[in-house]
Amino acid sequence: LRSAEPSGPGGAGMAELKSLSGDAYLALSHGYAAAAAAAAGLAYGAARGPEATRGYGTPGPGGELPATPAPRAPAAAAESSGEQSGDEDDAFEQQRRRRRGPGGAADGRRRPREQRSLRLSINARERRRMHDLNDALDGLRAVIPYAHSPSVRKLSKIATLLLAKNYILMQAQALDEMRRLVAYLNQGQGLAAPVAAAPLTHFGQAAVFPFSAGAALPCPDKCAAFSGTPSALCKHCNEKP
DNA sequence: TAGGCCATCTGGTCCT
DNA sequence: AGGACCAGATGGCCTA
Repeated sequence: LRSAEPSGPGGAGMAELKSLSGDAYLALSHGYAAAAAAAAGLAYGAARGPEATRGYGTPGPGGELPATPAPRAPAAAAESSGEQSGDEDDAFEQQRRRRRGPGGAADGRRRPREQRSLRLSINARERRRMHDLNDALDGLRAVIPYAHSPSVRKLSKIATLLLAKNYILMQAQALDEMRRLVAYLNQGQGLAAPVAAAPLTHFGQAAVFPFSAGAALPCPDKCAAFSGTPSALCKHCNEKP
C-alpha cells in the first residue's frame, strides 16, 4: 500500500466513509456500533453469505488450485490463464500479443510451453498471496466491533481498513483518558504515582482496566465523568448514594 | 444502467 | 533465478 488514503475509483463510498474518520469519528465513542453499521452500509456481499463472500473463483479445471466451486470465476480471466484446455497455448500467446504488442517479447529465450507453465505458477502464487491478504482482512473484520450478523453486509476492504484505523485511534484515546483518570485518582488518595500507574505504562495491559462493568452506581467523584462507568479503584464509586 | 466492489491475470520492480 | 509485492487492466456480480 503506497497510499495511506486511497483515492480514485470508489471515491463516493470513500467520501462517505471518510465522514466517519478522524476526530469526528472519535467523538462517536459511545456510538461506535452505529457508526460501524453505517460503515457496513458500504460493504458488499450481503446476498452471498459468509462462505460465498470468499468468492475466490478458481480459474478452471486442470489448475493447481483446489476444486472448490467458483461462484464468480471470470470467464475471460480463466480463458486468458489458459487453464481451460484445448488451444491453451494459442490463447495464451494471443493474450500476450494483445498485451505486449506485435514486437513484444519480454522473455524471448523461453519456450512457449515453459513460459506458460512459469506464468501459471506465478499466477497461482499471486492468487495465494491475495487469498492470504483476504484471510487477514477477514481476521481484522472479526475483531472490529461492528454488527456481525448474517443480515448485515460484510465490510468492504476499504471500509474494514478505515474502521480499524478509527477503532485503534479510539482505543488509544480511551487509554489516554484512563491514564489521566488514574493519575488524578492517585493524586487524590496520596498514592505514589509511579506505583499505581505502573501497570498502565505498558500499552498492552488491558487486563488491568480498572472499571468493573457490573457496578452501575454513579460516582459522586469526577471519575464518573469518564465514560460514566464506575471505577473499582475509586473509593466513591461503590458508595451508597 | 451506472457505479461500487471484487477476483484474477499480467508485467514490472525489488529483494533474497 | 525465483519469490514477493505492486499497480493497471479486465470482466463479473450486485445494488440503487
